[in-house]
Amino acid sequence: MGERVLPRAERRRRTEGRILDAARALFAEVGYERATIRAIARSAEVDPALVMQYFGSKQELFQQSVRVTAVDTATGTETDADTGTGAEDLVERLLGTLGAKMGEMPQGSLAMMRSMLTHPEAATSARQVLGAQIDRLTESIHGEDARLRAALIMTVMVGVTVGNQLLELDELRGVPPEEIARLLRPSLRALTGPDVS
Amino acid sequence: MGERVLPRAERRRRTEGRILDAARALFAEVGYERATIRAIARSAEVDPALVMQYFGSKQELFQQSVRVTAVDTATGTETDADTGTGAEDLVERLLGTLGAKMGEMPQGSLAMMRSMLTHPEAATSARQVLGAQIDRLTESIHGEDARLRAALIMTVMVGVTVGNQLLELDELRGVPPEEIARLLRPSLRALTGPDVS
DNA sequence: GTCTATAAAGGGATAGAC
DNA sequence: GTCTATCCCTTTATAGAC
Repeated sequence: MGERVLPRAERRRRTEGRILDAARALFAEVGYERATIRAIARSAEVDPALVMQYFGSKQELFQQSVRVTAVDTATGTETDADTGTGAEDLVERLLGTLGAKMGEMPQGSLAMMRSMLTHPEAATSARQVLGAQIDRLTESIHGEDARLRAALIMTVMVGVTVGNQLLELDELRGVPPEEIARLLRPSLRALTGPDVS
Repeated sequence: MGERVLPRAERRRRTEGRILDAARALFAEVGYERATIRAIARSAEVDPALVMQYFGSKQELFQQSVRVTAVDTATGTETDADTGTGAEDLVERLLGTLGAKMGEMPQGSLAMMRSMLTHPEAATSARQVLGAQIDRLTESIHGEDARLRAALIMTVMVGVTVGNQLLELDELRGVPPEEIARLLRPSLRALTGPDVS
């Protein structure tokens, strides 16, 4: 038992990863209620009991599935470095994430959004993520209704993502992300107000 | 049996109405999956079996609950008369429905929207209603991307309604509808493009 | 016509065999 | 540690009593 191709810890880690991937995909596709442990296990090619053994409950599995995404949604794209914090910069970053979203938005985010209207935990998570984004935006918007404007900007983003990724409106299918970003930019700029940087 | 306070047909009609009201309210609150026939019957103070007797299935009950709303959502507010069809007029009408939504948006619409991400039938219904609205808007928008712009306008409206009515974001709670309309107007105008009427 | 009783199905969770 | 078998609950839907 000295040398082993896959140490048990490593093997377990990979199995967990497969389960989480399958869970994210199914949660994102049909939402919390309709995604069953059995179906997730089948998709991950493991035994349903194993899923329970690893994650304890369906609710726990769901939280694990969307957790990682919560943070990287909050940071926008993958680059949360020291880019500018001006309103224009933030708008561009949001439009950028939209671009990323079109192709392959992180499935954890989609899983959370898919269930946010019908699953209380998902709603709480969505409010937290959006709240964090609104906080950021508020700081970079000057003027009277900064926080309200920031909130409206995020609701616009939610609306476009819902229409595009979740409702899959025909009118938005196959439209290049840059095109949507181009049309949306003036609308978001109007909400940030005059940028006095 | 000549004269009766409530003819049986009338009594049945009222009972059906009570059931539909209760169904709309519960569907709007918790979505299709979590709204059970039992809970709806309890709320309407009737026997669960009666609900099945009247509507045949849960799916049928849901469709009946959201049907009426589908049309009056399509017409905007209650006034679908011969008001103008210019882009500006339509934007104002949309902003007006937003105002109405804040206070008491038709519960049938909320029921449909609550479930549109997780219930296939609700999704289909939502796409139809939004598609009809997009058609209207497209006619009044001139220029290259008329249909795409119209679709984005509707997604913005969806986003605001979701954030406000369904997700109930703190930042939007208690904000007067006119205020939201005022801040949103320039964004929507930006999407309609220059109005050459 | 209205309700009681129950059927039928599905899913989350668990105990124990291997 | 992994899987088999099963428990137990909830829900929709139906059949038949009153």
